[in-house]
Amino acid sequence: MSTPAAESLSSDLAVYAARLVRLVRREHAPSAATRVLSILDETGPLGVTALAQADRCSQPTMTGQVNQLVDLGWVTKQPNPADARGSLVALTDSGRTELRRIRRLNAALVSERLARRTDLSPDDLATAVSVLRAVLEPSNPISTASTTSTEGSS
Amino acid sequence: MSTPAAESLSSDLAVYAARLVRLVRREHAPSAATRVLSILDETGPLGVTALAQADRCSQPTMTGQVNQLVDLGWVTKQPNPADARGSLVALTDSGRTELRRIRRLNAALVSERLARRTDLSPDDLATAVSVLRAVLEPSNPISTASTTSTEGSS
DNA sequence: AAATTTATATCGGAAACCTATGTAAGTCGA
DNA sequence: TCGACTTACATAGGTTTCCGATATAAATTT
Repeated sequence: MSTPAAESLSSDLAVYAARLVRLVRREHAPSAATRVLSILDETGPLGVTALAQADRCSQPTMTGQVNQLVDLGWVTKQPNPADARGSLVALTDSGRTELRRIRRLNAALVSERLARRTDLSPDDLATAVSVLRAVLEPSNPISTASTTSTEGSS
Repeated sequence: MSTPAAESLSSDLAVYAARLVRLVRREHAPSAATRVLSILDETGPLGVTALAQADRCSQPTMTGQVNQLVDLGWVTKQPNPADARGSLVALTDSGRTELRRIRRLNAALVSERLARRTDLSPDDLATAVSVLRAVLEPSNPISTASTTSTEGSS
């Protein structure tokens, strides 16, 4: 009824997201590091594997990313006191500063371009973010989710 | 009060877009080829440099992408009859089929996840797409328009 | 305590980019 | 018409970002 082109729209969301990522990357920030920093900012310290799942990349990839970020001084990697196998990756002040810098640039880029469109309100931006967030919601299978039954507790 | 967190939202748009791209890539489609195919589908045949600008990548990168797509049989590259320096890259039927396949997968992924959210309507999805499209609008500087070359003599 | 699972690291390699630079074809001014 | 740009594209060489396969060590299970 009101949504004859719903499938087309669903696909467009992914296509345009890809173009936005290229725009941002080219403009000011490599996306891989930013994704990791923002995940840590949202969730607090995580192990490497949990980070990889949150970013939907492989564990070796995340190991490499974390090492880079450690070298840059944006995160620390400490042994997890509760589990000697694991580590805990946490943002440093410097990392938080960097994340703030990227966010400012992101915001400038997006808001500047949106401002030229009088037909789109700030509420529409909020809606767009909600939609993206919904699609990414962790309640959806983060791929490789083998823990089917265990849920809810702790 | 209408937009206290506007800056935050603007930045989130980019961050979540990056995560969506990773989700899609991991799920079913490498994004680089998809971007090129969808640009050609929207604009019709283009030269390599024009394609690079539309995709906001460097010209050598696009040369490589196009070569790959030619090998896959998804596009053709023919000499431009109007300009012997240039070529014209065009979708093949096979390329259109592939694009349709990817779009179906994109759509399934997005709509399936959105469907679980009763608080988000199809209209909201349309709004999200509009916002992304607005940010990407070509009326905005497509970067690399660098031929200002104000350097040079006198 | 052996077998299994879990958390990371390492290795080797592929994909997707980039900058710098070369070449050939158009354009333009004197 | 001839040089001087400019434009379109290719190639070379390198970086970033990612992957699967595999090793190791700690926790867990049987």
